[in-house]
Amino acid sequence: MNIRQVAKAAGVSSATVSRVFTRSAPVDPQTEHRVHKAAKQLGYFPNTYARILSSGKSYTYGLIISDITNPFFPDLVKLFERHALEYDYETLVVDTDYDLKRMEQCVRRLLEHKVDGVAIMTSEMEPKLIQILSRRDIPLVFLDTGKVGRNISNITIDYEHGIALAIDHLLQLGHERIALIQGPPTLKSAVTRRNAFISSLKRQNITLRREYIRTGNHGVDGGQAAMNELLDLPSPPTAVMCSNDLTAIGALDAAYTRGVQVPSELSLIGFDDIQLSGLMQPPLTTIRVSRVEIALRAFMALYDAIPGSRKRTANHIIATELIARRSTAPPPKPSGESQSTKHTVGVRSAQNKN
Amino acid sequence: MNIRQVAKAAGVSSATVSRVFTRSAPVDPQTEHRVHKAAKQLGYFPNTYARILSSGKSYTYGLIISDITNPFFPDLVKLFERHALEYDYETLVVDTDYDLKRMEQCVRRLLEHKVDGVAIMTSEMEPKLIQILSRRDIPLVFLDTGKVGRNISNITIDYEHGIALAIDHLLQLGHERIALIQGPPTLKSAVTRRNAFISSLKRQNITLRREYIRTGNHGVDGGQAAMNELLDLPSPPTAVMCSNDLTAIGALDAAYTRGVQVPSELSLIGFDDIQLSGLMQPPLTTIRVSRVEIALRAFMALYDAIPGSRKRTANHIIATELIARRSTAPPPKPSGESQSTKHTVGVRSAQNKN
DNA sequence: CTGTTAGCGCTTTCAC
DNA sequence: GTGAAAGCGCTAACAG
Repeated sequence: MNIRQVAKAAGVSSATVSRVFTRSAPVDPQTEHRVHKAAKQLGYFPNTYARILSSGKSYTYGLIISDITNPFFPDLVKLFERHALEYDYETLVVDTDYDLKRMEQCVRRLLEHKVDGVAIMTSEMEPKLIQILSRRDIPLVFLDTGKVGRNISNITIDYEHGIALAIDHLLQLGHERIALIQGPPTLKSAVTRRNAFISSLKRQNITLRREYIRTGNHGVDGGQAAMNELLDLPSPPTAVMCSNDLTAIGALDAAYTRGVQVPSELSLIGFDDIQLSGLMQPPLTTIRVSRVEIALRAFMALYDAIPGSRKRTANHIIATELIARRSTAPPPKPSGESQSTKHTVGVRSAQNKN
Repeated sequence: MNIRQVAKAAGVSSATVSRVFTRSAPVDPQTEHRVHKAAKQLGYFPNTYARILSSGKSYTYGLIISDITNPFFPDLVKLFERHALEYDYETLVVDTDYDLKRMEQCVRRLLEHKVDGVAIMTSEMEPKLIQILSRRDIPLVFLDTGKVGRNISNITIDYEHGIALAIDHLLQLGHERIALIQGPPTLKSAVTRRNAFISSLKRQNITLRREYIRTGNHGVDGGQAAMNELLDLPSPPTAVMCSNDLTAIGALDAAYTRGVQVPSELSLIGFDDIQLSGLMQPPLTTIRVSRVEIALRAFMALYDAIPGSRKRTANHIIATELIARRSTAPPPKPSGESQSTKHTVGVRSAQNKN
């Protein structure tokens, strides 16, 4: 079943059939109708590959993520694909597995598929590969790691604001011994969060102890390990800000395992607001970064881009918001011993449903 | 950059270059080397679409899932893709969103992409669509919902065994008041589990009360609702078997919300062993069905299939195993009074590490 | 082992 | 508004 058979059946040329299906040129309503009828009758639909081959446009976007198994991504993928489908684009999703070597293969695959644009949603990144893409005038959009330029848009998450929100929340609850489990120092986004944490504390005149900054890996195991280190401290923190939710989940697990009650003895706050977080016991207080927004911006950045141009290239800022659930509460009352605390905040406002 | 330029640069014909890249026919090592050199120098790689168009094979498999956002699937997708990539196949993943109407569009998309085979991993299914696929001699493999036949393989999960394992576990702990939160009665796999539950109990001479069977939706909310119904019963169960892990997570949440301690007052057991389950508090006891195995069998079923033939078509059985974690424990000691008081159990034995 | 050649099914000038 | 015809880049006989 091909375009010519339809053409014959409708008594027109294949060019006309093509025009009908691609809407690339006006066609007489009469003939259009005949074509549609013939097509339906024959059960015809265009061959994607032939179409791509001859048009030179693949109508597909590459979507590079770290790992579909990381709960941050499925949402994003699904949302992105939804937009793409709406505009008749396909999405080719590739996992880097957090590995820059594999990223190279990914880019290669995308190139083979002649993608019309690439959204790079990983937190790690390889400048060399960007060049490869960029040199071919393929529109690019980064999550957080790119610089706006020719063909390149970027989506910036307002980490600073998010972290400030979190710290304020903790401060209002009365915490002073606040620790951080940071992400891998190799990730720009993790460093940004770390810096925001430090400056937030400074701004509020809270002294930050060196030993209160630990390093995780943005995974559950890293959170567990770091939390254990924190709990081993002679004077452990009463609240811990985690670089992402997975880290917080690991921290929660470590606390639980050691019999430390969250939130009555220890407050925990995450970042991202993955679905899972709301299901933990207790549900995690976290900073939400809207995947809905990211997906939309990312798609639109590609769709609006004009290949080989600096026009229509932009930096988009994604807001962050505090989702107060039940993993945060006022710090435990001082037990009379040395570590005296000042604030006494009785109301566990964050425990209210919201 | 195309095959001809490489051919020219290497001083051979395009057919030879093609042979080198597809390994479709032996080529003199000398010339092969020259071709590779030329290709590398020119930065050449084959155009997927041209290749597909002329060969008539797309080297892509369709993978139909319900929802990438359901934690059961990302694993499966990733594993399947890994195998596919290894054999130089692409995977086109499509979500039905549990909707048979959308499934039709999915199949259409797969058809447009001329997939060489389709793995249907959804629990719902639409016979009409199967026909469409099957009539075109596209090899198919189902998870649990198919009948082996021409072009059709099936993967059967040994639910009976899994459920029996779960029930035995509960029985050994001393439970007698065992309830079930079943999945949607429209899903074959849910019904199978329900039946297995009933017959397991019968085999062990445990009386099953009618009100102990509740219906969820294989999602968290359904689990919550059903658990609440169960807890409202005058004589609530001491253990609940859930049709899948998401249901169990909902049940856990409901229990927690109402102050019912798991596992000291209530044992919960899930099904699937999604990653999340190990991270809950307490970590969920569950029946694991190996996604690793499913992905491998599914891919191989397609890869080994001979289009248009009944040969190499098979039913594969996937074993299930009990993963005993900490959401199950002996039932609370009867407190002497009939129904009136809630059980008072001091020791949270299951909280010990194991 | 290698070259020649005819398409794969569609889009896209370029005429009319 | 429509048709003719030239490819898009590759594969697959078929010769040699």
